[in-house]
Amino acid sequence: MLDIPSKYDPSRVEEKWYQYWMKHNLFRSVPDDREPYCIVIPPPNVTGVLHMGHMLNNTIQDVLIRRARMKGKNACWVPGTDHASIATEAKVVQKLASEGFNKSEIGREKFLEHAWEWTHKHGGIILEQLKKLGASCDWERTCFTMDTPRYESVIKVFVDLYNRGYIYRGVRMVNWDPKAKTALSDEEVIYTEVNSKLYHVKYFIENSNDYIVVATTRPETILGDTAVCVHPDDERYQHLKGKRVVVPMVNRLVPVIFDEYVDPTFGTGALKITPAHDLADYELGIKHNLPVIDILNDDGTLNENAVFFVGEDRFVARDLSHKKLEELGLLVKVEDYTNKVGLSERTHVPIEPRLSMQWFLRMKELAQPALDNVLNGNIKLYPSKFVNTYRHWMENVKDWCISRQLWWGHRIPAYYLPDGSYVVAENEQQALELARQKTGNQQLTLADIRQDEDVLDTWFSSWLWPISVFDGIRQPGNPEMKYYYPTNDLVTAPDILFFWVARMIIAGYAFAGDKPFSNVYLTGLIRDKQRRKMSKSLGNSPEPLDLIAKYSADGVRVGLLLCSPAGNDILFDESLTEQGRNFGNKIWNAFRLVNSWSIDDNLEQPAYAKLAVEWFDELLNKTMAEVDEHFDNFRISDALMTLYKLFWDEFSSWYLEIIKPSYQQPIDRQTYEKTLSFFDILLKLLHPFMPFITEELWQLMTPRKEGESIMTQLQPRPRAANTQVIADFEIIKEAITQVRAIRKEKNIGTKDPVRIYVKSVNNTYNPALGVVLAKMTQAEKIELTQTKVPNAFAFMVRAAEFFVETQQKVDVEEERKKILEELAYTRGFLESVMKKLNNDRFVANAPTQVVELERKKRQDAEAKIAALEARLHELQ
RNA sequence: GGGCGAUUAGCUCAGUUGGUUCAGAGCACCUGCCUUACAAGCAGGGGGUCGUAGGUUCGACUCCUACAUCGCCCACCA
Repeated sequence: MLDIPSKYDPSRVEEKWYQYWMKHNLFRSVPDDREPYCIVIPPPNVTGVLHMGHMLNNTIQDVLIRRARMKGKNACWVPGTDHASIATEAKVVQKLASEGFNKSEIGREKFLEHAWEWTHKHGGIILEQLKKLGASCDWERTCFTMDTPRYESVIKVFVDLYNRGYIYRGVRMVNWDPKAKTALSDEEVIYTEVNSKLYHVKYFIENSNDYIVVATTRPETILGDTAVCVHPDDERYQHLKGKRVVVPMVNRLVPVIFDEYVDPTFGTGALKITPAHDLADYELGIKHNLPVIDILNDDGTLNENAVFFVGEDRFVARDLSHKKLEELGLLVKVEDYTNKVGLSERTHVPIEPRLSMQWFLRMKELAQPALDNVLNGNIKLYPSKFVNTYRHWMENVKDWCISRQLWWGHRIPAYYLPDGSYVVAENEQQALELARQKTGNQQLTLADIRQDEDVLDTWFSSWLWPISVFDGIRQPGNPEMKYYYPTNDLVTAPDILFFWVARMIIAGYAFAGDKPFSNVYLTGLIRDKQRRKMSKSLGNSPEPLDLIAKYSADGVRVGLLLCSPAGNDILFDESLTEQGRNFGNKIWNAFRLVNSWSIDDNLEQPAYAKLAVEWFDELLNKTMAEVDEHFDNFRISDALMTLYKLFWDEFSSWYLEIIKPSYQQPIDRQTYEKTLSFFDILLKLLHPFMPFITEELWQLMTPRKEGESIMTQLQPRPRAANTQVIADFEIIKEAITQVRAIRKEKNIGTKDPVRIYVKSVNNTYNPALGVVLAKMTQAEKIELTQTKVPNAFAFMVRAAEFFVETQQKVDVEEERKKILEELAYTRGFLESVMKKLNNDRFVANAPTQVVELERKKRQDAEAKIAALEARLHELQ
């Protein structure tokens, strides 16, 4: 017998076993003849730190991986990090700024050196943090989206898509982030309602004292106006056909144009047109052949084209315009107004629609198989409600702006020739060859070609992730690809469904000829109890490692999983992790109990223990099947809760209490070994959720060989359970509860003697189980009876009637009252059953087993009523 | 503005092709217990006319319609 403290101390245990698993290479996966099970991690930002979202996400992945491993599959969890170009670049810029440098001063090469240094310094911190959580990744496979194989894969794909005609370059209105000074994709823009002003401004008509009033939220862009537009049918403005108006402040003459785009009911029905700074205006400008006056620099300040406020920030210019218009007497009024403004996802500044030369990827055709294979169920989304969202997006997919005006990332492999044309190639040498072919000039040297300054959108590397981690782009059909691809499950948050999930599916079909994964499990977002998003500024996000230190990794894992049905937001509360920790302690103490018993080989197995073993064996099988079913449907919370109740309620509160020998008495070998084997199975079932404590106890249970681990043991497979055994036992449990309630209610101590008599109708009560009833109720005797039992407290479980005879006098009136209540209830029940059975349409239309069930209910109810009536009679 | 989803106990959620008096679970709550595995515990208990109003059906938490409230996604209304 081991000496074990009554409180579980996880701190040393967790560190110890993680080291052990690593030392014995137990997370390693290489192709073999087993069935593979593979998850590729959503790569966290290389310089990021672990937050609660990662914790949830990776706990779920680890549960799936560990379970698959214990189901005999070759489980492979591929870890890695993402270079996160804009986020990382922003951090490096910030760091340099704090040292007094700025990006453009030090130049591209030097900047990248700093960025790599930063990456090497901070990269991998987050992976170390994942280890604290217990993540069983195959760390030898760790990838980075900018390491050589991944870099070459990205470039190869770009060149390939270009050669196939999917990539083009063009001037477009893009979402411009003036802080990061880069274009953003539509998905990186978050529209937010803001309180702003609507300025009503006079535009005088040329050579006239008449004017037209235009409403705008951005008066500073007046400086770039090239027209005023009204609806062609608008009665108010018919006289303006062919007229010109004077742009305020700059006094430029611009035409009045007519277009149905304008909503005559909004504002004054007149719209100012600034083609350079609004997408709709830009399109109208093209349609009506308007000039484009770009008044903004790339950092959001005004340039010379603006004439006024040159060098001022756009928001300063807005105020200055306001004042100027007022001075000029051109401002009619200013209204409060709520509108939606697009903010950069990364820098949170308002984006600026901006004309610029960018690279685009044609999406429509590429997206088709990705749409089809989700709609036909070849790829499943959990929860399935996301299929609709996915379809909506994919059916309306727009071309993807893939260039970013950043330095940290994959530099676009386009090379410009002296004549301004360009070639696309995987490297400089190839580019030079192509350039020579194209120009026919063999004298061209590397100095004559210049690579595009921009880098690719981060997601342009992430979308290849499930393929590139197996090097399937550079070496299609390599053995690893053949074995692991398509992978099985992807676990991620729904906010990157389009950024990432959809694009991975597209890439899968485009570059690997198959889906990247079969199932997508979308977790919820973690919020606090008040449903607020977790954020640093609110200070409502707990530090994950602190939580682990306080509640153990197992506790945190359980806490997160207990409250996270798929797709629902998680309202995180520290008390959940407390519940997880308590569960660990419960398991610990159950082990302590079993460990404390001494075994007597001469002892025969008591009848109650034999019955309990038989019952729990069946229950275990039934529950294992339920857990499997939950997993098949990605109901991880339910799977855990099922095991939680199995361990806590059924195993600890019932099974152990039944077989438990009296204080300091030995236990028989048969029961002891059966109990240990149950414990062994329970630990294996719980291991995916609580890897550390289960390993610790499994190792304590019996001496193990060096290198042996619970994580590589097979979970037993469920067999069909004998449900009769379980049902019989449920009746005994219910009876025990009732007797305890009587003891409590009547203040009958556990030492006070009671005798129990049972009248069983329709074999409801299995008399063999009387020994269990006796042990758990401390009853002197249990006896079957057919006659009346005077002076006893009575209750019924189904059609079995139990009489508890004690030394206390029974209050006849009280008993009568109870019986009358139960009679009324049962009669009501019978009535509802009879209503159905007497209904010909019910008997004719309902399925036969439903009708049969009703007949059985009627039988039981009638038996019960008869018993109650008899009892009532006896009391008189 | 368009689309999707939700509304069940104080809280977070289950409720599986309409059929056990089926209204459930966990937590929280109430009562009694430091009973020699565990007070991070044990035993017992209370709690909801399933958002509202109609409809279909022998039968509705479950299907249909409208309304209310909330959430998410998409969209160039200045």
